[in-house]
Amino acid sequence: MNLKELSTKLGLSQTTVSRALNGYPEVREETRLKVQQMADKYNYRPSSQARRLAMGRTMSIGHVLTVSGANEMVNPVFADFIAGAGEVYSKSGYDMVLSVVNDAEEETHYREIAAKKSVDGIIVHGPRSMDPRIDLLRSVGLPFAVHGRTPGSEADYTWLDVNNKRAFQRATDFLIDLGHHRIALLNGLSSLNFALRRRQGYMDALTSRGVEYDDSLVFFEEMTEHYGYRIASEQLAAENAPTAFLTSSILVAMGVRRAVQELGLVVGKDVSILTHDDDLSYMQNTGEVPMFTATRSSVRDAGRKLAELLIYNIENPSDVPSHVLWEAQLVVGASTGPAPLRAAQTDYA
Amino acid sequence: MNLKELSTKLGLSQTTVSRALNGYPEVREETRLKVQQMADKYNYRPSSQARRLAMGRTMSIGHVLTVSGANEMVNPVFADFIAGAGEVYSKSGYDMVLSVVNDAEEETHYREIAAKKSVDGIIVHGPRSMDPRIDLLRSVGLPFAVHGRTPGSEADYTWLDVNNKRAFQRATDFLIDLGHHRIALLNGLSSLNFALRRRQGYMDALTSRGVEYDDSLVFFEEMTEHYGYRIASEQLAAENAPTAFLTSSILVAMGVRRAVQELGLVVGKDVSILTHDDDLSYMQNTGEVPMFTATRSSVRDAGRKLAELLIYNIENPSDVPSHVLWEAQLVVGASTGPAPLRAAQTDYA
DNA sequence: CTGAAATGCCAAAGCGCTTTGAGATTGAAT
DNA sequence: ATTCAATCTCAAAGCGCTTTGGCATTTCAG
Repeated sequence: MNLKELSTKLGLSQTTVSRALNGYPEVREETRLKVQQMADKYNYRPSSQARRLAMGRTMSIGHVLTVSGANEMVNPVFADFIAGAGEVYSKSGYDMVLSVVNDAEEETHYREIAAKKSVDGIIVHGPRSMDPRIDLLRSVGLPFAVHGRTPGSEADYTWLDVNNKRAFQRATDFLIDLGHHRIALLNGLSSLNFALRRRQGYMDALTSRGVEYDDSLVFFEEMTEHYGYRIASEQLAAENAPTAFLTSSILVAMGVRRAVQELGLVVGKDVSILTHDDDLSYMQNTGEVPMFTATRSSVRDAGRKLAELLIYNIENPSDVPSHVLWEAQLVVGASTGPAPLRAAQTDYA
Repeated sequence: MNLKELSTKLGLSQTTVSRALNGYPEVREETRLKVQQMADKYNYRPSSQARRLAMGRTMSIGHVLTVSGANEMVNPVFADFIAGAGEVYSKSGYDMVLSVVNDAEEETHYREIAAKKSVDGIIVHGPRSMDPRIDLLRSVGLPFAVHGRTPGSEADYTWLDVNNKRAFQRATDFLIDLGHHRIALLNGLSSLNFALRRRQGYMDALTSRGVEYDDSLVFFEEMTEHYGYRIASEQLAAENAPTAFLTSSILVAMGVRRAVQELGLVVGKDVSILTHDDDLSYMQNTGEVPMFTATRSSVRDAGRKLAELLIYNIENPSDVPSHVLWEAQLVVGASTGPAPLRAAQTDYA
């Protein structure tokens, strides 16, 4: 059933039927009702393709899932973000179009999207320091919103970010308060801007508390379980081992915990773990006492909020961009405790 | 730049330019080259909306991410599946359009998609026993492919599944061989068809080996880390505790491990864990000795393969549906070992 | 009762592409 | 020179919708 058929069936013009269905005021309520009924009866839906072409808007928003590196990692955080954003799109009548590209082809792909104009806006994930995508999108005039941010032109585009620096500073402070001085930082890839901010927070805390910064305790890798396990195993076997681990994702923290437990040590006693927690639905770190002490910020909520911001930008193109900075909660769980004496002695020898 | 502008710039008709660009034989090679160059120069891309309307094909494929239950879980497996499928779509020129709906609205949403005809095909995730979506899609004639399968009209549609029954039968057998008799099964939600097949495999193994089936050892829940932890904690504290846990996902297995270790027991010695492993990129269960003994089958590969099958179906509508059944690998890792005597004694007392 | 404003509806243009059916040109065969 | 097929190109129709501009008809103030 298309518009033409529907309107002849009603004995009305396409114009009137279209207007009735789309809630325009030029049509009598009585007529609108009749149209609506007939439309329901035949389960009529306007073809989205035709609609898009006619309106010049696609009513869809692009997300690009970048699979990174040789082993083509796909970040589980992405799923929860998407879920949040998708919820909002459904409510607002937008479609989400997702493309998967290898990181090598990422820039080309963005250029392609921009040229095809097949979406009304786009969400940029995982901004790097000096991210070419941002300039690219701005130059072609495609609305976009960034999950995270990257220094430079921050003020000119819409973004939502967690205050990563502050979160990791507080986390580090918390560990120092407990007497930890050798704190390993298991960060995400250094190409990602948030990883740099997190390290900055970590360093700031160390500095302001007079704790020595040791470069050999800081790692930047893809945030897998295995990464946590491997580094923790190595570090705990080394001389002058760290007494605490600060990790960038709950998966990494799980890996650390595995290593700790495998060595017969007790988490929260012999070794403390503090992690950032994206509040992923399948890895809830909750309960009366959460398993990990964590800086928590829901990536699902971030998806929702950022989707709203982008839609707002699309529908109000002349408005100024918004900037949202969320503070992470510091949640105390079972994975942290006072630094064992052994370590304190070693440090103050 | 649109087709009209490009063709006047070239002094050719739109027809010729379109044909040149789309590789039709009616245009001289020399002309085609000129057209191609001009198109490149102005970075021309045909508008996908116009193209879709004209061709009657959307060149896009729908996926529906169903968030389930009150806490709106989103399965991490989804991300890897999507990544696999998306790769294929990119190569084949299709877009993926993803919608996120609550499970209560799922059926309505499928109906909506079918009516709007905004995709050329759709992938059905997580089929239930007696899934209404399948009949719905068939009745409206929208091509689809199912990840998993559901009994009944299996033969009539394209699906790709892991031989879940066989995998869990082998897994159970493996544990029985090691002397385990009290094996807890931490399954996924019973509404999902694969969970039933897995239980069947588990039961078949028990039966054929003369091991008593104990209903109180079988659980059906959303496959979270916390689920594994909670059940394992309870079970290990109970009298006549299981000596082995068979879990439906690596996340659940991690939860079980946490519980085991928290009780001061050793995984692979005091308690064995065997899990299904979807080979998720951020939770690799690999290495010389993988951390878990597992039935492994890559969900990423499944995404790739199923996308190919669906595209084939779309482009060859008269062909018969394909059915692909993959066997899971049984990979021996560090999480299994002979049943401890304690248990054997208890059982054979 | 009249003129203006508001209301309710319509025909037709246009969104940017693909595709049909036909015309023009070329080259080879008669 | 004439015919025919093959090759290249084009104008125009159509995909299914929204939207513009206008035409009747009704309503209402003066």
